[in-house]
Amino acid sequence: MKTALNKPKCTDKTWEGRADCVHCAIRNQVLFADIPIEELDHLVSPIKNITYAANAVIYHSGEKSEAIYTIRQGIIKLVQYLPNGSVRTVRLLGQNDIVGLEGLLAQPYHHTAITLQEVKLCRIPLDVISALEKNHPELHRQFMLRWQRNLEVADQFITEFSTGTAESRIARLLLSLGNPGNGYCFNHIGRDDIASILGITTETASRVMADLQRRDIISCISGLPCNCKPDKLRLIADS
Amino acid sequence: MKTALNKPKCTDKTWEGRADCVHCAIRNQVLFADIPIEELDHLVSPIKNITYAANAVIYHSGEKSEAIYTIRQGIIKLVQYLPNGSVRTVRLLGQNDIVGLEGLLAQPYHHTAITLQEVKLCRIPLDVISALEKNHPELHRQFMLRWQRNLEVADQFITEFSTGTAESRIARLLLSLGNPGNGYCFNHIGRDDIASILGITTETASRVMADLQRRDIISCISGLPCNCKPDKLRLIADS
DNA sequence: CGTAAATTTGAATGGATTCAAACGTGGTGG
DNA sequence: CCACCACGTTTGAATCCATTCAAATTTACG
Repeated sequence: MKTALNKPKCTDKTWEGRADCVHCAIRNQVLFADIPIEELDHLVSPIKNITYAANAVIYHSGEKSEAIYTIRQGIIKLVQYLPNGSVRTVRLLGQNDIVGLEGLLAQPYHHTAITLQEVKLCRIPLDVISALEKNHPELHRQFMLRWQRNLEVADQFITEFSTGTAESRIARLLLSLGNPGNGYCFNHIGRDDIASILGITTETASRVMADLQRRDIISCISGLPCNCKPDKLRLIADS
Repeated sequence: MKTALNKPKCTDKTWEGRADCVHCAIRNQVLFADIPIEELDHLVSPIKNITYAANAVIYHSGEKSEAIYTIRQGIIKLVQYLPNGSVRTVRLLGQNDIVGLEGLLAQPYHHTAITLQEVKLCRIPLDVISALEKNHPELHRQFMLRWQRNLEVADQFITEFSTGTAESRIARLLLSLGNPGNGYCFNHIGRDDIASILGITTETASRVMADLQRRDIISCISGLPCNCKPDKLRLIADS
């Protein structure tokens, strides 16, 4: 749950983490605009680079919004609580995604944002946005792109993660979590996380995962990313 | 499936349908800005007011986007087709909602948009938007509001329409379709529409609906809106 | 090393699906 | 005006799948 604050920012060319900022909405606009570097640095200085541990809460549902967050590394889940007390994960967001967009409309946060793994993100206070967008209306296009991206993830949750048998849903989730550049291997994910993403019970999630391992379709060694056979998963996903 | 084109536009003060435009993103911006009325009329003239019959297709998934649509009356469903051939409804949108927002980002439509009932809407070509947004960056805020609204509906589909028993889901759907100002009465909806919204089969949708009528929780007479007991539906929804 | 947490497994139950058939209703043509 | 067809809806029975509740097992961590 503990968090660490880092000094380096995206305007600092010597910062090694800067490569991750290539797709950042703010930086793209900022660097492409003709703002004097001093002013820029001044504007961006309230932006904090933060590292969260796994299972850390970034903000709570209903809380007054004071910042938006761009994810530099790791995966964040947005969860909502139902009237009957159960929780449902409505979105998984990763690198270059923005969480807390509703803050741009001065609305309280609609979800509770929780990290799945260790997560590095940039916290951008809403006043920084207001200041920037005055002189840079092009920034809006970036926000629309991220909003659209959020919508697409939501659609994925409906069509892929809430439709079909538990086995199909899990196969689709694992493929979606997997790294295409590395045989679709994916990081360990808790059984109750799987359950709240797919709208099934923890026991069912466990049964299916255990079964996939027995059938040698996935293989997980503690601590390491899980390997899988993507073609077999694809077959199960589309059945 | 046939459609009718109407001449009247939101800049025409004598048009009786104009009252519906009070919340229109375009008109709000337009009327609050200091554009000469001639220029305004010229800009808005490509906007067509269209009436679609029930079950009419407004656009297809994958199609190049050329317009966005604001709904003046009626309900539209956005559906996606899964690899295995089945369809899933991912959104229901109604009055003052915008469909086809992805067009603003020059992306092809991501869904097929189909009317549930007779629908009246305004078709706004994308060039009209480009022309307007040049001088009126405030328009972006309106788009963000509609984007956010789309997201909230998507979240509703995940938490309310894809979670719990078939009976709970149907109760939540009927309450959501109902008119709060009129005892939550709702218009007739096909059993397979219910099925594709809730991710259940047509037979299950029919069974539950028939059962609710037998238990006198809803009562539907052909052609007329259905009456219901909202408190009993609420009880079922939250169980 | 020992305890708490996460995962796995079992058996019984309940709910949704599948496939099939029957029913009702609106519309068309004889 | 009636017969008939098409389509949406309803119902039944068997099967399948996920849930529930309980217990055993493994893993993580102080």
